[in-house]
Amino acid sequence: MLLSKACEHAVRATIYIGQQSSTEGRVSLKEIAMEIDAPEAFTAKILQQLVKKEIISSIQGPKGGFTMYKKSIRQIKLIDIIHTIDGNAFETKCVLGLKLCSELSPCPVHDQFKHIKKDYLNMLQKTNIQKMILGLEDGVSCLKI
Amino acid sequence: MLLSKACEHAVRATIYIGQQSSTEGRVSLKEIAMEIDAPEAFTAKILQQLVKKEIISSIQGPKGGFTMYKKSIRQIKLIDIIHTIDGNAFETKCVLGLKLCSELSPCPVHDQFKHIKKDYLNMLQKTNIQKMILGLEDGVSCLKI
DNA sequence: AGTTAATCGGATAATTTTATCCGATATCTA
DNA sequence: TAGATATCGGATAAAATTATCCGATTAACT
Repeated sequence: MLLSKACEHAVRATIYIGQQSSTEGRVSLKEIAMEIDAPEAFTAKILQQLVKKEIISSIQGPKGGFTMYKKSIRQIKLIDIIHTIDGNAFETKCVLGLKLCSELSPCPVHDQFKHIKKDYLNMLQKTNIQKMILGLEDGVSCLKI
Repeated sequence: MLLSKACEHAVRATIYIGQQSSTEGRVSLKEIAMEIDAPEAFTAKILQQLVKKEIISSIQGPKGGFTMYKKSIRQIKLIDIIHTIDGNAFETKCVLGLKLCSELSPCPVHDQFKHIKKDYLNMLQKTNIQKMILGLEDGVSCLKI
């Protein structure tokens, strides 16, 4: 699988928070978990990591919740969420698990995966939250089902 | 990560068995595990699955071991190993974990991942064992370090 | 036929990932 | 200032993945 389950939740949550921040205001953990159909407590842990990395921001107390700055909605990319939750193993680790794998000392599938990984990474680095929100606003895409 | 650890072992093992089959004869579990630097008992379990799917073949008893038919070395593709060990989740499951995700009802990153996944799948379907052996023979690539 | 050396296959253990629980902390409202 | 309601953060539990163990089975060799 490309993303861990935690990272799937993280991306869906960030998209939801981003969308709600641009129309409504802050949203509560309960609402987020409900709207992205993810377990509440697990989602809480994931959101904490995103807050620490300043991808989203949180407000404590009653009427608290999570929100996302307009600037972040433009600037935060898919790769930032993935780095926060899953780390950078995709970019650094050999596909076949070899300790040493590089252009000079490649694994047997290095060349085949090179282009795929480059295109994938490129897409992750270009896709911002704003872009992912677009389909939601139109009612074309969905976060729940 | 793209492949599970079990699948990484499976691909490395299959490449090694394929290479040895085309030069030497059959190889033992012990030798395979050593040469691909994977735990022996875990490798055994993985090889069993590959045997059941007829990707490799096994001979019991003393002087037994694992081997691969010349025909298989040409015909078996990366995708076959992945299907055996990791299943077809990559092709069927939504990147964001949505139960329903298709052209008509896409998730917010469906379009972005569409091309990546298509290219990736295409490569997996084209890359056969023979191709992956090539670099090994030349001493360019390696399975161990 | 008996011994030895190999894989097979089912049970079990260790580790990682996913998920939950609950007291501590912050902050809004009355 | 007291009470209610939200996130924070550390501990714990459940599930999945990774890994091991060991007796059963198979087959070569003496």
